[in-house]
Amino acid sequence: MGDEMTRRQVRGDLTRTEILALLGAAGPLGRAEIAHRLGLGAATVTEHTRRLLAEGFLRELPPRTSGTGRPRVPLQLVPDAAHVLGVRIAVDHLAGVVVGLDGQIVDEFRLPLRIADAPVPLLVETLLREIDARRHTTPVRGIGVAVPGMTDPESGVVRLSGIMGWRELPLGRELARRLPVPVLVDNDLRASTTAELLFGMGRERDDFLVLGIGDGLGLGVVLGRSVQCGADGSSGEFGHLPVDPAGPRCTCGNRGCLQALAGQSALVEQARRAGVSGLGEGLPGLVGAAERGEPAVLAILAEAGALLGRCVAGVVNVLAVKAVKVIGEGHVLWPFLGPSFEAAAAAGVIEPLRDPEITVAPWRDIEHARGAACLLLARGSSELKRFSSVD
Amino acid sequence: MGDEMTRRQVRGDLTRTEILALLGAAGPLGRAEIAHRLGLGAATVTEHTRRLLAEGFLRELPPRTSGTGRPRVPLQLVPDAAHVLGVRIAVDHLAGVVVGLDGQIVDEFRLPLRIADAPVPLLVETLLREIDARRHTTPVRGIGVAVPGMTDPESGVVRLSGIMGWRELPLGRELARRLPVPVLVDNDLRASTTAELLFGMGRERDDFLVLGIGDGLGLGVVLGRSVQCGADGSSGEFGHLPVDPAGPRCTCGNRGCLQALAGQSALVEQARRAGVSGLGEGLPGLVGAAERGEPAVLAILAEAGALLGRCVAGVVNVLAVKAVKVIGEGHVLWPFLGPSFEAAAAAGVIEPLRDPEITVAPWRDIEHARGAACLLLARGSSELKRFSSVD
DNA sequence: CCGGCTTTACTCGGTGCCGAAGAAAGTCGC
DNA sequence: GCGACTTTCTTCGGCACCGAGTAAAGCCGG
Repeated sequence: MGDEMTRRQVRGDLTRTEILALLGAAGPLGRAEIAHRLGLGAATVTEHTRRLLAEGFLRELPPRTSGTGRPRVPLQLVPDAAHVLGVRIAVDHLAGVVVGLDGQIVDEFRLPLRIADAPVPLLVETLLREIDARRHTTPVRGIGVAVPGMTDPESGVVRLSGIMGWRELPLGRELARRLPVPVLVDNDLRASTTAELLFGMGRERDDFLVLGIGDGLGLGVVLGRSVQCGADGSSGEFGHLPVDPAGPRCTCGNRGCLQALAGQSALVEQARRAGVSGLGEGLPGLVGAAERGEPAVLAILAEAGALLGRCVAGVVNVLAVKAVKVIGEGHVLWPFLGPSFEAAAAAGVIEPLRDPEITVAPWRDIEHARGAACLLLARGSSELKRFSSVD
Repeated sequence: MGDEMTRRQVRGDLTRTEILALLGAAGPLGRAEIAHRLGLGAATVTEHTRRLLAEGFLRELPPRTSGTGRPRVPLQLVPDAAHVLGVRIAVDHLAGVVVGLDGQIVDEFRLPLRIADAPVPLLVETLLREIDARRHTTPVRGIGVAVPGMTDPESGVVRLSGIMGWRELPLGRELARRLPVPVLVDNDLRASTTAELLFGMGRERDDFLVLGIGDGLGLGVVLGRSVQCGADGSSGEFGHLPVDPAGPRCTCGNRGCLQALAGQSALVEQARRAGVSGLGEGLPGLVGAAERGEPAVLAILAEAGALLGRCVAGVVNVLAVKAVKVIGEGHVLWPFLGPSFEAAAAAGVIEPLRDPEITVAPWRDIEHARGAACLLLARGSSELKRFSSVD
């Protein structure tokens, strides 16, 4: 009961981060403008910016008069005042990025690497090498790790990752013990949801959903500007929404999970069974078939889109959230899923919430790595400050 | 953006209320025990209880030694230090209660009254009479109103109430203008969810769901000890979860809403169509038929239970909430809905969340009135203190 | 060019919360 | 019966946030 404590400890930092994120996204702003946009009091902004200036994360620009009144003093981000490394774990590779305070990617890498069997030593070795390589260019002050699977961000424990074959793996603790900078671990979709909160939809909205179409289906939930984690960080399991008790068996053991009906491999399987020829391997093959106008594939995708839309509409009805962002590998299917998704989502939502805003952005798996980096940024500047760069 | 302001203003009061609620539910406790149970710091409890003692809401009992250590000073609630009136609006009647600080009902009433056409004057007249009648016994310091329909608790506007035929009705403002005590208006299910947070499940859990089976189906969502309201207070529309696009038309205009498949009137209709004889009117008739062991009815109810269970499981998967409470008129159907509900809910939930705790409590519609009263209690003691009793 | 206006920024007092340190008030061992 | 130990409660300093009041710094109109 009462996580108020934790929340409060972190809140001040979060506010400073939001200031940094805002300046990163919207360019130099006066203090009054910051206060207005973030819904903070002017006094609060004065206080925080004082600290951020002292820490070197911000600089003041010459005053700029805007018509009448005292001129504002624009504050500008110093993006290179700190860099953070984010990695996304996948089955056969690691995707990594280095971002500045503004969340912009300044460097990226991709390493073919199967870490499932010995995650800790392989990650430690790799991360140390990457940190070291950047010692003189973009020194790293923190590391975020995005895991494909159910992960508790508080404890850093990977509860369950089917793809990686992990269960109750205390990744956060083990990495923190062996790396010279702070480490945060979270589920990949929630990491990207955090990025979205800081630098994406969160710019304009306090509440939104992030639908992740990847190996599985996930749903990130942001309510009141906070990313919901649920008990043990096990929220967001959208793929295992029970849809049809008579449906096909899912990897989780249940029958008729959403994922078993509209997940990527389910779609490929359906296409194959419908006798579609020339299906290459996996997702690209499916996209190819759809682009060729293969009617069976188009029908399958349209139906899957409608199903997804209905399920999202259900969540929208319950939580009264008006915006949804779609991310993940599967976004390449969106041209074919999208129309029926949007129709179903709009139709399935009660009238006052009608026409939820649905956004799809181009996506690379590097985005999850950026999300991982944003976990650090969301924890705030003081954490970054304490740990000076490695040398 | 940033409702932090509002949240903070209200938070202190909420904490005091939680202290009062805890003492109401668990009897006299020492300060250390309060701090522990509410997850607060000891300093905070000292501060708050000082105020509550000064305001007369609490009294100290003689110190009681418990083995070793300094004896604790138990603090006892003074339940009659303030009373709050709560009413639930229904189509053909008003249900009302007066509760003390501990949320216990000290008085109740039920008035046959159709207020749909002239809600403000009828409510004002009725409430003034009820306040006046209690002037010398249990003076009323605030009023909560529970509305069957989508209602924004912030503004007090009833967005949409199909049953009452209201739309964008600024009930809160109009009542506040005409009544001598503070008035809060909210959706009925959310009101009961608030009661549950203060005096029910919230005792042990920070996150839970409240499934309301009434005229419609609603879902109250509590995350991190706060009742989720969504944009414009329009959250919780569980009944309009789109389940079957080919299903029967719902009152909301869509097809195959959960409510159109498993709502009370849908169930009655299904039973009628199945040729069940001796169906009295509405709910009691259905219960009667089920109790007679009518196989068609039992099958219908079992299927509805399973459907409800699956839908709740979906929400549980997404939000990672482990406890569900079932309330509402429809609880009388629970003996027949329950088994399949529980099975479906357990089956539809991913393994780490397996076996969500499902609780059903006996229920009278007076509970919604109590929920309405709890809206006031949740807003805190200082609001009650400011407005002395009417005289 | 000097006071009024506007907008920006800062200061100050107040609230809610915390952790750490210290005071208080008992039991217990010797 | 006196110090040690334990538990409870309070005090204190500190952080995050706010609103209101004040200072600052430019424009503008007479």
